[in-house]
Amino acid sequence: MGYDAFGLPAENNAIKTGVHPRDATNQSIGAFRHWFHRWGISIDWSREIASHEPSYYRWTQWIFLRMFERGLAYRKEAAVNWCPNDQTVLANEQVVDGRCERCGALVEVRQLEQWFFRITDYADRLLDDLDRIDWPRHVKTMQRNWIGRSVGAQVVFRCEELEIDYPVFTTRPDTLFGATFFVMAPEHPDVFKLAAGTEHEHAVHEYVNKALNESVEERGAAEKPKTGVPLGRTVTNPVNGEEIPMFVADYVLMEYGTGAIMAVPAHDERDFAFAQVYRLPIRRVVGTDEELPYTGDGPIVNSSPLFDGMHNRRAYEAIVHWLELEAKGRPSVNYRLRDWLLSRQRYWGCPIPVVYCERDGIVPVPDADLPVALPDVEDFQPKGRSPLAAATDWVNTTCPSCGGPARRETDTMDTFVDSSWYFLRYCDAHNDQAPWDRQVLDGWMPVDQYIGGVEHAILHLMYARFFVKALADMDLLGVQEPFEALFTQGMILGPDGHKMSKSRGNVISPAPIVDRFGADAARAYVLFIGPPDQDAAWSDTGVEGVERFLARLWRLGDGLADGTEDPAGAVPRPAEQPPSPEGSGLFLVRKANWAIDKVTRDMTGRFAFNTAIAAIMELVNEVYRHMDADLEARRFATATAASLVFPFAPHLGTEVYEMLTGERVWEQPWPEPDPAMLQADTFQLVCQINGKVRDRVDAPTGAPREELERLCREAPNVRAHLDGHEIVKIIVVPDKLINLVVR
RNA sequence: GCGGGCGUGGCGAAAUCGGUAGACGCGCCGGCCUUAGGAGCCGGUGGGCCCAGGCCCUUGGGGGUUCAAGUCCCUCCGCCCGCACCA
Repeated sequence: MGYDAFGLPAENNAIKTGVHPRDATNQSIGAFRHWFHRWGISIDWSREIASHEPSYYRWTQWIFLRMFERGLAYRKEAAVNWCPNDQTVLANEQVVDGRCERCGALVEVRQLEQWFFRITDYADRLLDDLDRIDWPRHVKTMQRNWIGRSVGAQVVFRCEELEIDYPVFTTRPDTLFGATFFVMAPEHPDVFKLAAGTEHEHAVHEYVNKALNESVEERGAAEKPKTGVPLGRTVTNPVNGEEIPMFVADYVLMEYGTGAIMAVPAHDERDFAFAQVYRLPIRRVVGTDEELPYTGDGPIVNSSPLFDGMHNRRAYEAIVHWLELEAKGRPSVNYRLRDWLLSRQRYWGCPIPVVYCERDGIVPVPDADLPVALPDVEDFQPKGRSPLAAATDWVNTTCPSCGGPARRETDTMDTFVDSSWYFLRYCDAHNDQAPWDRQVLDGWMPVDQYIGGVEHAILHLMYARFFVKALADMDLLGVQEPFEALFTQGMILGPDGHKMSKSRGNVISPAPIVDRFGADAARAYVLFIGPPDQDAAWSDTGVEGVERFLARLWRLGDGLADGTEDPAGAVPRPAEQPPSPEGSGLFLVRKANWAIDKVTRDMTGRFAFNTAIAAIMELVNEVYRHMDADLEARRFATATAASLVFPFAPHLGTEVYEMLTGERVWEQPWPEPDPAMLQADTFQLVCQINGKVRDRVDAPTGAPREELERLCREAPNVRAHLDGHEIVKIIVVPDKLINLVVR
């Protein structure tokens, strides 16, 4: 068990109530412990950890320093996402539709110096290794889209007037001859320099200022009409020497590629839209008479005698090769993924272990001085800088390098840093010499089966993969992937089918549920409600049904144990397969063995807990329907149901099992089916004519084809349907069905 | 727009490899037990015919492959999720 304890919820609560986040967090942890115990959730408490404790975040800081040493943690000024409500910067991954993932406020863009993790160095490995892990396809797809690898070429366009080269990235070098203008992002550092002294200087300033003040949401709207202004300069198209006009336009993004593009309006929808607004020339270079813009394949036209007539896919290769020879371009790969912005201007997080020295600049805190403890402050209110800045005694320190005066970093880390390595700490939770012992880690890692909500698909699950790869490169661990297999479970929704929330008033809280139905019924119901990868609405009548089932099982056990059903029941005896059951008893023993097999396969193979529980219900129902069966068979079937139900309803499973057998179910091995009891000596032969079921007859298991045919032809309803028809073909599925094809 | 997923009774769902559609549970109907039943036990329950033996229809719509399709293929419709001016 572990608690991802740092973060905004505890801090915002502190701002509202004045309770220190540490106190509120520890209280919450106490409540979690209490409820885990009441629900009977059985886990290894000896490895309990919490990310807000110095014994944990000391090692978060230690890992940060290892990243820093290798240049994987660095500081840079960049256009970053700023949440005006939470008063902190956010990672790209935490901005959803232009809004703060946490509070929903419109995110602004600010130019700030911040700490980043160089996750982009790992883009290819994060992409490629997805093929090696057993994860749901949709999660892999989401990660692939997020990384957004594009293969293309970098091509240099030169502005002769200012003698500056502008490389651009394109995925379509085959359309280079169709470039009729050139566009730069408003954030491009050269925009003002280019416009200076031209007639457009004023307009460019106005346009750029307006663009920079737009929110992320406004700027990103896909259906927004294209806008831009000319820069009054030209660049030379390297493939044909043409001078094409330069523009600044907000549909070009500074963060992707080089912040400048070659525009090919005939073969790109965005460039086409822009060219229409500004009446710019549109020149087809691919295809024959398809409507423009045309983004498909076809022969190259209007380009150069070297390439005209060539299929554009081949021309792509040829043109890139030509660019390389001429030193005007080269193959290039671009990613949508950005570096992970990890600093936050908030209090309740892991302090970043560096100091700023006037003489030595950024100086890491030595390992021996870790942890850099989070100091207490009075005021948690965010003011655009970390509340830690107010702790002047803590901020002012000495430089570990020169001993001179220095200031501590006051930003804290994104909580996703804390959670990117907790599974490693579980392996060696109390190690106070190192984050973990490599030998111990090698024994446990990787995680065989990870379970979580799909909301982590690109946040936690990408960050944790990055951490493991970076740590593997430092030889600190021996695996490339943290989570071998992933299962994304659904959510229990409120009774109205909506996500539980206080504002909707549809929250089902655990206390009254456990009081009313018991922890066992509540747990078993949550698993019985449907497939675990699906969301499901809570229903009181549903849980009553499961409660009824558990009570039925309990009464069976009780009756057999107290002597009302079984006079010898007062003496518990181990659950054993009865040696030679007959009649109803044989039926029950077979049913019990069937249930063992079914439950085992459903649970382990595919997490189908709903059908596993249904199988135990069937077994219990059959015992009730066969009270005439001999006692041994009923005892065995009931004890088997108790041990199978134990993972879902541990308290009741334990009790029923112990009443009958005198043994503790968790000390017994998981039951195994007797293979001889998994198959009956007869089966119901399904008799089809032309694929329609016409009759069912009992047939001996393993009977030869000829005998099944005979039995089928003799079945009364089959005979009726065969009358006057000729059998042209007979399909036999052994021990299952027979299909007579007739004319 | 691109990518992924889903669509089965009144409801939650099952059908695991192309082989009996609707297991199990909820709800509903009936019976037993009971002073009583909001307890328990037993039975019924997709729709429509019916000579009571059966027959026809049915897995979002349409088409196809096959002896056989909820399952495979094509197509259309609807819903959900992710990404989205990424050059």
